[in-house]
Amino acid sequence: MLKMARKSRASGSSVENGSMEKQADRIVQTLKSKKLRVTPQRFAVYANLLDRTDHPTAEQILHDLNQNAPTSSQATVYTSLQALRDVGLVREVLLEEGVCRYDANIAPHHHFRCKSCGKIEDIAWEQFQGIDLQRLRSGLKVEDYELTVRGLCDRCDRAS
Amino acid sequence: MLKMARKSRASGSSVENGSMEKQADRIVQTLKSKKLRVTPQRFAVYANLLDRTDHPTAEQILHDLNQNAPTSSQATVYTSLQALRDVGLVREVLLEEGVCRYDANIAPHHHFRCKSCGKIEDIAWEQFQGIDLQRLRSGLKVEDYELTVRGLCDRCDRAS
DNA sequence: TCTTAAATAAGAATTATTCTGAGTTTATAG
DNA sequence: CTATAAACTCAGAATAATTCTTATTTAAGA
Repeated sequence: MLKMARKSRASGSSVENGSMEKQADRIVQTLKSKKLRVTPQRFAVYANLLDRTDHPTAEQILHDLNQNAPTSSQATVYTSLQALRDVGLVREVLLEEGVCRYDANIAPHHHFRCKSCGKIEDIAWEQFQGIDLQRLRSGLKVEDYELTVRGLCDRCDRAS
Repeated sequence: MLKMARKSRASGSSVENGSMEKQADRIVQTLKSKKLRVTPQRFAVYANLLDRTDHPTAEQILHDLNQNAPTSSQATVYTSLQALRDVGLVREVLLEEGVCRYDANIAPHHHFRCKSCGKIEDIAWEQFQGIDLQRLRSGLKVEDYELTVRGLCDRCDRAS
């Protein structure tokens, strides 16, 4: 139905089609390196996630992709996200009840969530060097950890 | 339908009914101090949560309460948990997709979750003194924060 | 180009949670 | 006490997020 996503994505931004092509190739290579078949839908989901920093839900990604023309089904967005998660290209972020958000930034980092507007913001890993996991009680084998900070973002803090 | 929960809970453990009574009174006082009406169902939900450290889901609590005789409906467990959360007596713990777990330990602490068996364990707050929230970028007003640690618990680590 | 394992789509199914509306219980004032 | 209103409970319907099912399509290697 769809031609390769890398072709169908060429429009949109008016400048830098050259670098967009390069970015598309990078994505293709990344997917292949993880032994994932490069399908238009999977490509689109990953490209969309790489393109934003707002930790969208599956539903938001779906809506975004189908904005102009239908390109992907609900089920496919979910399975694409699962596949990308399984190979470690995206990670799930659990900050609210009920929904699962996704993040293509897999470098270790922490999260801040505004209690008022719900906005999520990354916090650089280096800001919390003090954490010393050696002090964990013996027996637990730590694989990763993450700090969740809640409060008010600047905008909501000013408004209140 | 039920007589006051503090009465109907008296059986069960064979020892220390005296101290159970005291515990029940404490719960009643706690609820009253938060201006919550002390109903058998609400009492039971809170008592159940205080009695365990495994961060159950709403469904698990419901099942537990209705084990012998039906004492509470699904909807009521949910609204009880909401009420308790709203006054700060329990907190939600979000460590997995899809479900919301509850914790009556409201003292600040962190969480460990075993990636293999899903077991959740508390981590004492003092174990991570190093965290310095002053270093957060200005503008964000921090209200609380929590560390989520993932890995293997001793049991699963040994098994693997 | 052929082949085929892997991926997609549409809709049904499942799961967790919330809502609705009617009937109960409880605190409190009279 | 008794009346009253507000708060609470319940069963079942409704909603929302996600997964499953099955037939069809497709990417990519031989």
